[in-house]
Amino acid sequence: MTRRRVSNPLALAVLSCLSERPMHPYEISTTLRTRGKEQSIKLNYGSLYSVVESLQKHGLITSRETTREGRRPERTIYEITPEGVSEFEDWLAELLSRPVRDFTSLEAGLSLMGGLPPAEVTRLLEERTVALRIDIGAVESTQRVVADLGLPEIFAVEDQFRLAMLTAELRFVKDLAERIRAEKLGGTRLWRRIHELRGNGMSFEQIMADPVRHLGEEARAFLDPQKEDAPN
Amino acid sequence: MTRRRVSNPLALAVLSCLSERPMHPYEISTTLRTRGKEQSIKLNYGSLYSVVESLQKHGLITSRETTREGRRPERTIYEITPEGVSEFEDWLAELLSRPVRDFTSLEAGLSLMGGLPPAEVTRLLEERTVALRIDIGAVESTQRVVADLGLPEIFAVEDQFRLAMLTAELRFVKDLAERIRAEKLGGTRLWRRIHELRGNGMSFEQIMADPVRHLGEEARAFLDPQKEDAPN
DNA sequence: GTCCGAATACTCTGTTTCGAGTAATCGAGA
DNA sequence: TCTCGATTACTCGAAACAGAGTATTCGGAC
Repeated sequence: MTRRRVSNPLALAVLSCLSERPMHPYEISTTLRTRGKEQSIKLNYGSLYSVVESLQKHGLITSRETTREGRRPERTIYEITPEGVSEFEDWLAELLSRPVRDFTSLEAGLSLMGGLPPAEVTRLLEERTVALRIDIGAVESTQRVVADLGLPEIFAVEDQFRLAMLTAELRFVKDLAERIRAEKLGGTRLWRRIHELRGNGMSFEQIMADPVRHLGEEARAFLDPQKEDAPN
Repeated sequence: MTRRRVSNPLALAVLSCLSERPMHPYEISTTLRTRGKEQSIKLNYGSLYSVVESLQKHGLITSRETTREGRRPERTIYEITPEGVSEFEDWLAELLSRPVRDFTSLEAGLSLMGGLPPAEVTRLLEERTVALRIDIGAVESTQRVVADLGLPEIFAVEDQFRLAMLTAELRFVKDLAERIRAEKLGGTRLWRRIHELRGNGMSFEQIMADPVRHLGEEARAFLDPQKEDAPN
């Protein structure tokens, strides 16, 4: 059992919409879209309909009526139940108050970056800073649009958050690229040397069989405890 | 077709391990675990075995031999293919150089926070700051351990990144809680008023039927363009 | 009037993912 | 020597997800 009966965040968005008024699924999707929530919560049709069904199965929403206009497909209108309301509030409270491990793609990349040579990693990170500046510019301009229209800030807090995160990421990435380039990041020399040797046809296993010989004194950290220790 | 034949980041981690030397799946899992990569890349057995199978199906790895010791289950040892190597390098390069939209849970929460009254949101966010400080302390102490053991920094860049992100999040959350509390966040009064009215039994629809009347002049933004506009 | 593209409102099917379950072996302590 | 919990090494079925596909209708241009 995964803590929540329905765990997809899209379900929370559905509950949020239905706590305003009853709607049919497609209307939920357009509502979320026009409010820009699909920027913050992944929305696709397949998931939407199965999430709605699952919410119904668990008694968090109920179908109120099924109408059809002309020969259009049927629209089933759903409304939230009292249990749905408390699930919504409880879930939202948890999301806001409890940090959880989100696996971001950059973190995955950084944790394996040893697989590429340092010179290439700096180049790639610098490429990233360019893209990040563009993304930041885009978020800033939507912020400006919101301000100009006189819309209250609360409707765009998630963008303010995104902006804060993107800015922090840019700062980190820029700094990291510089540290690698200047060999100020501990272990960079080792890292470069390993890739040079592999480029000359030596295998990782051969290098690690006698690291100090192939990589120099710096590599002594590799054999201290009991031979094998954290390469990548 | 989803860009990559196998899209789970765990597959990248598998390729990373196998580009050092051939291993069997369980060994991959323990390797990733002892190196602390499961902090950055979600690892569970079910996914591991299906990802390995899928990598094999696409020719990125091949099974080299199947051994069995005593009556233990068989162990199939896999090795990476040349196509696997280039997929690994290409994928890693993409991860490092191209920002992608990761949907974080806090962003989802913030985008729907209008569903709870402002006073509660500030309380929850302040609760979060406490938890964040603890998380930050934990990462800092692992960083210190790495430094004390004399291990090169590269083996823990992902933690440095995590630290940067957590710190930025803390700053943002702390500031946001203060802004709401001080009503410096545009729209806070409106937001509180809506929850007061709903607490007195008025429905969201009734409020929105004549927002200016129920909420005051500030609510004029709600009806300007064509009646309906971004509530939550 | 009609043609075409956009919008409406889903449905369907093949993957992926999850995580509990299983079954054997090893090692430390009683 | 026996036992019991940890470790090794996976397997399996149910649930969730993705996103292409379908069928209808609407509105504007020509």
